[in-house]
Amino acid sequence: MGEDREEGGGLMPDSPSSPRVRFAPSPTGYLHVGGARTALFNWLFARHTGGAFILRIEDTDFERSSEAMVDGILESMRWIGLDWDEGPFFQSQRLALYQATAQKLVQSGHAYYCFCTKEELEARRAQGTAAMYDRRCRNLDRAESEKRRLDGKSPAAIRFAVPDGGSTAFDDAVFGRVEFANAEIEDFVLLRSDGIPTYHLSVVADDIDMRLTHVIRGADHISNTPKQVLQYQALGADLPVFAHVPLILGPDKTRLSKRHGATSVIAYKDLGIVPEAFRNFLALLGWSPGSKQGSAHKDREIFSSEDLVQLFTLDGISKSNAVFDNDKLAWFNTEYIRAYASEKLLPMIEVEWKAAEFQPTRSEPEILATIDLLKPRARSLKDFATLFRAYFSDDFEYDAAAVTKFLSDPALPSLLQELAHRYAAAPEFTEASAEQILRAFAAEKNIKAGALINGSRVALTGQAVAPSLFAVMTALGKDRVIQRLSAVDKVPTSG
RNA sequence: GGCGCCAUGGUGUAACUGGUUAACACGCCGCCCUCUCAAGGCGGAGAGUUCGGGUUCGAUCCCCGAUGGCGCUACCA
Repeated sequence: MGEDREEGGGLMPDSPSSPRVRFAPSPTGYLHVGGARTALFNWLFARHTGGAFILRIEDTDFERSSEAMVDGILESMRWIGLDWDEGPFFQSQRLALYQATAQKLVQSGHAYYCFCTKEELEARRAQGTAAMYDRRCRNLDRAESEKRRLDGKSPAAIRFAVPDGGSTAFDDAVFGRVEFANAEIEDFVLLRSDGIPTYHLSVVADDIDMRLTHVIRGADHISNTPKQVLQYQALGADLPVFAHVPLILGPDKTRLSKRHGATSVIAYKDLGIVPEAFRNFLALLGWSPGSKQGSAHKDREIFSSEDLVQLFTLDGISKSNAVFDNDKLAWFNTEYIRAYASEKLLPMIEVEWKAAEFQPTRSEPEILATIDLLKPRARSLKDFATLFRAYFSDDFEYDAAAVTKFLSDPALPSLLQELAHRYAAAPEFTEASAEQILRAFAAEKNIKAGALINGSRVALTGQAVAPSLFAVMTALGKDRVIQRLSAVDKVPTSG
């Protein structure tokens, strides 16, 4: 049956027993979907358990990190609705901690100074078959080492002294017990010769300092984990629970990259994806509520943020990599757009309008009603600024293919203009009356109502695809319908 | 190459500690509806669980091996 869930709110936010997790992106690029999913899982875990979610920026690679990327990452996180309880902390401002930690390790004999230069190491690697560091500086005697360090001629890095024999293991919450022979682990660099820590040192120093209880991160870190475990042991610190999350791959099952199209979170925002759809989709990539709670959630796919928080547990995380499927994301998007109230959709649509430099000329009640009419067939928020422009202003274009398909009959324009006169003369203009007038007109002229309907649709909306014509007519309003039908002869025909 | 991890239809997942006609969703195909396109309703194709050995009365599930994929293999994170 698995372990019981904590009752929500049962723990004080910062009680000693409450979990502490973190998301630790490196600002060397935009937040990509894999990172977003890792952040999401950490956040869900924290919210589910009543723990703390900490944001830490790992910017110790000064060449590749930038402030703009930090802003982008924060923006992306806010977009998918992830808030953090502590931070953001910047590793670039915590250098003293790492240096002190490295010193501590040297003093306790778990680390040593290394005077080999990067160039020397590369040269040795190039010629030898042994890829690992040969430990030559580990064997320097203490006095010699001190002397070389103090003369300052050869800047020294600090390396971890990996134990000679035995193995290092940890119990992963997702993968179970994972074990590595120490002989396979290199004497890795903790502190670079310029005093900047490597990732291996800074994660451990920070994770201990920030009292993290769980480390939830990508499975690409499994191989790094023994290096970290060794440091915890050398430092006499308790191990956090490691939970490695399988990777997200592109459709060709290789690691997701630019080749696969959009890879940054913001790119999906720009594609007109609504954040909740994206979050829902991401949550189900590598995790599922399973059926351990009976069958209640087994066949469900749509989960609100609250649902996810309530349902999320580490044992729902799967072990195998997942392929990112744009079609499924698109489906989530349509589901969410359809389900949203138009009042909720409007601000998101306004963003699209602004980006497209489009100005609606309708009143707000009209706009809201029209959104309700259109949202069942929207695939993206973008549609409101492209396909659906004709509903919100006269600033739209006629789709050439639609014109060719439904408006190419030379008899049509004059018929539609005549129809416009009928509407103008009619005492009322409702969905029912509009339909009745059109059908009567078609019967009178002995033509198919469908021809008139399809032609009208293109004349009114510029598109071949739209909701039911008479709903469109009432949404547009009598005046606009008459005006556009009357102007049908001015619709540009292609060729 | 070495080390580690993973393996259920095209995709994401489900299948309580071995016993199911292997389920759901996306996608795909067809039909219905119909004024277009979606949606919706109905139906369908698609995996005998990568392959081969075991263990067992019985294996998607346990063990071994093979194959494939992915990850790590930096004074990047």
